[in-house]
Amino acid sequence: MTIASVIVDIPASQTDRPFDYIIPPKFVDIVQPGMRVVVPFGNRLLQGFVIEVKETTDMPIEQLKPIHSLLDVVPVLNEELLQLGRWLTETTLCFMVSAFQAMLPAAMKAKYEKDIRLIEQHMPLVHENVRALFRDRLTIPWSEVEQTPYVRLLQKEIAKGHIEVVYRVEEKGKIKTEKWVELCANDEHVTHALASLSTRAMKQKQVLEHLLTARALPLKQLLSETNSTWATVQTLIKKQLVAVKEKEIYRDPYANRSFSKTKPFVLTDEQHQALQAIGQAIEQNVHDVFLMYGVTGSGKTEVYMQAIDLVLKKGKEAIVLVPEISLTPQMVRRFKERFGSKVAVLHSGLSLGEKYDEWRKIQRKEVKLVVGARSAIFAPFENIGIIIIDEEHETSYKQEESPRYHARDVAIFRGCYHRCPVVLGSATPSLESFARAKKGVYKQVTLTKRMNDHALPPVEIVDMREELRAGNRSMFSRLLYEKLTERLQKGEQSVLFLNRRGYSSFVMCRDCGHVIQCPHCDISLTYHRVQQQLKCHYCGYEQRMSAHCPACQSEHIRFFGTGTQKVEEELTKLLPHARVIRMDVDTTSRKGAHERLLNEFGDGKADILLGTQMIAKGLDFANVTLVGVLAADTMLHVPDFRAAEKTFQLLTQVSGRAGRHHLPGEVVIQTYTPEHYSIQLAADHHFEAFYEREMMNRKKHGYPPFYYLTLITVSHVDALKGISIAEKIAAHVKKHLSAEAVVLGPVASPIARMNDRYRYQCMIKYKRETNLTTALRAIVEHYQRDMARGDVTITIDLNPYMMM
DNA sequence: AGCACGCCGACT
DNA sequence: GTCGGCGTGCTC
Repeated sequence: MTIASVIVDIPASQTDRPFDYIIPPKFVDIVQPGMRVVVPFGNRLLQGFVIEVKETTDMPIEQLKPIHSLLDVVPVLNEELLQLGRWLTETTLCFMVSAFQAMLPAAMKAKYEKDIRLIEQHMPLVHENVRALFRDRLTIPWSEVEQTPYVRLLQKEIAKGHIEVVYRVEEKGKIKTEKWVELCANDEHVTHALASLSTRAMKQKQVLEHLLTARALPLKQLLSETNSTWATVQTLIKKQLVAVKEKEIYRDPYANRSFSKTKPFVLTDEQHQALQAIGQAIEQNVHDVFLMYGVTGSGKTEVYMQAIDLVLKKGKEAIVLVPEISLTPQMVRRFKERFGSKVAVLHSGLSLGEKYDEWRKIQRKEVKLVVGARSAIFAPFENIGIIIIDEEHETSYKQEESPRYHARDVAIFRGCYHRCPVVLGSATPSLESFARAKKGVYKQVTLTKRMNDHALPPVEIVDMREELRAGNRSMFSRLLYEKLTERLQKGEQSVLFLNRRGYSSFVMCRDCGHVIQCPHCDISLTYHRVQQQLKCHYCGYEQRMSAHCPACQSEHIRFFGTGTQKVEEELTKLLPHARVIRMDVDTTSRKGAHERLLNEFGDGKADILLGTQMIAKGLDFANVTLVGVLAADTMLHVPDFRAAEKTFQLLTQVSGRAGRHHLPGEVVIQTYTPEHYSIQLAADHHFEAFYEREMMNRKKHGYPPFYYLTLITVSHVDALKGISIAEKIAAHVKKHLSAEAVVLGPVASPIARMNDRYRYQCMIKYKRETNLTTALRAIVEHYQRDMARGDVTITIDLNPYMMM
């Protein structure tokens, strides 16, 4: 008897274990670990992952059910990915299904449907309303039934056995197909048929002649080229001369784009040395982590590409991760131009189906290289020669839902498995990585020179408090205004950066100081000018902007803060002739809008590019000579121990946008805290000084990289119950950890209420705790029931990046 | 996650 | 007496 161990698609701790199924004879020899199957579970059908095929089981064999059907012919998870899944489960405390699903495109996730079917011989027995509902059909989708008042009634009929419930398991995404027409008779036969065609059958003749030269054609193309219709083809099918076949096709978002091939550039000495170090690891098949620390504009991408070349020459594959936000068309183009059709691209801008298609290209070995955001780290390659993580310090590499993995950790797991190098590149490495490089855990390669040999742009810090004192109440300092005007005169371009996070426009009453808050979350609402609405960025709550203060009825109610819209307005007042392109969530939400706006800017159709986070990276325009940061310190005041690090990284990143080519650039940073070291040192382009300074802080306060952190967040509709559970959890954790571990809290979360739920958190600081995961698992299991009921949610984040 | 099973209150 | 509430346990 062959038996399959299956992980079923229910993310709950009770079902987070293998269930055994009999492999029916027709599937024996086909079923392999890593395949998706449909299995009966209780009285319904579920998707599951086969993790093992075996001959024995601990269960009484008669209690095993057979596998219902197969979803794959070839495993979707290979041996390595199955191992990686187990590792993810252990290191992030997630459920096994969640780990497996995270490694696959969303299109492959199961969709569960339920139909009810009237059993024909019981037709006369059922209630007349039910019969009316069915009318001339035998099955009805349950979704339709739910809309009727007959749910009760139908349930009774189901109980009586007059109606049965049929479960269906489907996939979210579909494989796209195209109809192709081909000749199915031999040429002689066709020629013969052609000759005997009626003289009136002109269309048939044309189609056949066309096919004799082309052999096979997409139906659409054939019809248009011969100006015939589907009827003609149908006649030919009846005559058994042609056949129509469904052919799988890919949805290609870059279909009507051509990329001219580029050749590798000549490397600088530094780049050459970096490539040599990495190349040696590639040649010798050894796993090493390289930290490529290179100033902005030092040509890290060129080194990546030449290293990838080495890997491809060995017949191996490569993964390149870039932060979602910098996965711009510019970046993609560079890779497409160098590697042509060998590249698959994976990013959030693609549709479900497009991502699925890119994934299948990888699985079928039709591409050798994938460039993508975080989840591309799970690309199902089997012979990886290098993994590159660009902008390694970016926090978007950490997934904020379960499985809460960090792509860097996954990369290192896969690098070990494939015995290949992992390259972490950044101009501002994370403290964690830089510390490891200093300790020699990672190998450091350094690029100190910019490719164009220009020095980094000079940075001027403007104290906005001074501006205020001098009577300038606008959000543009006199210096920035002056420099913007200058660029306009010279016909050069400027980039203005506004950090929207934590500085979105909130609404406050000038008389009583009342700030309009979300009724469900402890957070102020954000003003959206276009729709004249106030929105909550956490729960989606919306309300109309009111004309009076809800607290004191005053009419002096205004929005504060600086959204990009507001900046744009002020900018057009200040510089009426400047052509401005604004890039933020509002203007780039439509597909392709991002690229269109950038192209316009690149073509010189605007003088100023104004934007948020999304313009901080990857932009490379020759004519940009001024970068302005409107409010450098907005990030500094968030309750996060990485606030200074993030500020430093962002300022460095943004500054790097200026003077990338022949024209020299300069940077203006506006701030209310000019004395802060992260701003000062970013202006000096002094990463290492920042590193030393920040490490002292981290050491003093017991934060990474000196300590590990785990964050436990408890949320409950009832504040008292929430805190009480959080206290119990803290006590439990304390009891099971060593004396060296520090358990802080519980305290109210920085966002104390979200979606009408009160939130408390506990922070654990530790160096080495062998019992940690066991103790944490016990918590999840203990509260499983309450979590399932939705009373309480407990999230455990090992190595958190979001402290809220 | 669903769903069955089982035990108590309020209705035909 | 039965219908239906939701607490508890199980799903190979």
